[in-house]
Amino acid sequence: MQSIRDMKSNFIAPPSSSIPGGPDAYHQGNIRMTLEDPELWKSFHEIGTEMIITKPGRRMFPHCKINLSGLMPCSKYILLVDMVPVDGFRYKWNKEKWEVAGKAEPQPPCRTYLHPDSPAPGSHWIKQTVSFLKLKLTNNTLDQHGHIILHSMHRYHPRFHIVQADDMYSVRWSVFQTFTFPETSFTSVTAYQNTKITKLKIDHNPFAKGFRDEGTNTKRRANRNPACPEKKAKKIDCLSRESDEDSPPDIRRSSFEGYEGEQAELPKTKEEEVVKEERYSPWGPEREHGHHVRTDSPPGPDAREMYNAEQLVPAPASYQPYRFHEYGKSPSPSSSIGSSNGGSGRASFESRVSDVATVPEHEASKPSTHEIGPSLCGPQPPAGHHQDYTGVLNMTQAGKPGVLSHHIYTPYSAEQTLGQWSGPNTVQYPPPHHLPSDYSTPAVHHGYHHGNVAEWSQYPLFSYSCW
DNA sequence: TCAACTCGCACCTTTGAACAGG
DNA sequence: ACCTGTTCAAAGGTGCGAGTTG
Repeated sequence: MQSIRDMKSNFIAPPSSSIPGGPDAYHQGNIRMTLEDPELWKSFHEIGTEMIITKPGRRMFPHCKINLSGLMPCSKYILLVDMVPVDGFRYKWNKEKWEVAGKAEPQPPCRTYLHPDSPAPGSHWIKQTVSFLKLKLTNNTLDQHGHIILHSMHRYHPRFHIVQADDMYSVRWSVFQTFTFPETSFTSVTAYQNTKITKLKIDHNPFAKGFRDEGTNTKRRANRNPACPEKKAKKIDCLSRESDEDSPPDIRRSSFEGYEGEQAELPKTKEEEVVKEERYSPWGPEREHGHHVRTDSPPGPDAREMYNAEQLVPAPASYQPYRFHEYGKSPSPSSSIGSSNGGSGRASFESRVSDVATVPEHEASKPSTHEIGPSLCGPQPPAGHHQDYTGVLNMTQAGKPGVLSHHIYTPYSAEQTLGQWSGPNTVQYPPPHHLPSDYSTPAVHHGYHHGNVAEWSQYPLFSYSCW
C-alpha cells in the first residue's frame, strides 16, 4: 500500500520519522483502517477496475467498506471519502488494453462524501464495518444530489478521511488521517470496456445476478447468445474465453500498455504482498516511482492493511503540485492555493507538518443555534443525530496539534467560494475569509440542525475545484 | 466512421409497510 | 399493547443492447 504522498513521484519524501509506524509515529497514528473484501478488490484491480458513472449516479462495485480500529471510543469522528485522480491523463480502451488518450480534462467540482453516521463516537465506527454503499458516482457536472462527480475514461482512487471532531465545525481543530488503498483505484467509464470486469461484476454483484450464466435468466441470455453479430460475439466470447485465461497476473497485466515489463514476486509477507500487488496492478506504473510507505501498524491477518497517509488534509492538493509540475497548468480556479499560500503550503506538506482542518474564521464565530455537547462517554446522541454543516467547511491544513505550524496549506483554497456546494437545503455561505494562521482560538460549536441524516450525507462536505 | 454516451428494458435485490401470531 | 416473524409490493441497482451524439 502507499500513502497519498507517494502517489506522485515528485513529492519530496518526508522524514522517516513522520512515517506511520516509524520511530516517531504520530500519536494518533495508531488508528488503523483496513479494507473489507480486499480479495475482491484485488481481483478487480488486477484486471483494471472500472466503475460505471451515469447521470443519475451509480453506486460503486465493489463498495467501499472499511474496518477501523484504534479510535477512542468516546471521541467523535467524522468519516469522509473523496475521489482523487490517479494521474493527469485521459484513457481509452483500445484492443483489450487501456491506453493514454491525452491530457485529463479539467477536473469537475470535487466533492467529498460524508458517511451518513458522521459524526459518531469511535465505538460506533469500531464495532462494525463501515460501508459507503450509498456513495454514488456521476458524470453530471450539474449534479444536484451530491454525488461525486467524475470524468469518464479517467482514473481515480478513493481516499478515506477520518477526522476526530465532535461536529463539523470543530473539524477545524481536528487532525485528518487519510487512507488510501491502491487496489481501490478504478477507471470511470460510461460503459464497461473490459469484458473481464463485466464478468467479475456480474459474478459478484447481487444486483447483476440475472446476467450470470448459471442464473435463471433465460430470456435475456437467449437474446445475447450466439448467432450473435460480431460485436456481440466478441463480447460473449471474451466473457467465456477470458475468464479461463485471466488468471496469470502477467497475462492480466498485458492488458495495460506500458506495464508488461513489470514482474511481481510472490509475496513473502503481508507487506510485501502489498507492494507486489501494486506492481502488477494495471494502474501501478506511476507509483513505481513513488516512495512506498509502510503502514502504521502491521497488516492484519485477514484484511490488508492500508497505508496511512497520516494527517494529510483530504484535498486535491495532494496531487495538485504534481499537476502543476507536469502540465505547468494554472491551478485556477483553485489557484489561490498557490497564490495565497505560496510555496509555504507545499513546504508544509513536504515537511510533513501535520494537517489541521479548519473552518473559516467567520464561521467559527457564527452564533450557535444548537449547542453540541462534548464527546463524553455519557449519553450520546444517536448516530442519526446530525447537524447541517452544509457549506460551512473550508478545509486547510496547518500544523500538528500541539505543534502548530504557520505553514498554512489550503488544499481547499481559502479563497475559494463555497458556492459549489450543492443540493437542496444547502446553506450558502459567503466566500470564506483567509484562514488565520493563529489557531489558538478555541473552537466554537455551531448548530445548524439538519433533521435528515441521509439527505445531509449526500451533500458534498468539501466541494472544491481540483484544479 | 467510430468511440463515447444515453436510454429503456428485463432481471434482480433491498426495503419497508402490512399483517398475523404469540 | 408489544414484539417477532412472514409476506408482498414498490423502489432501486444491475448489465445489455440499440440508438444517439459529436
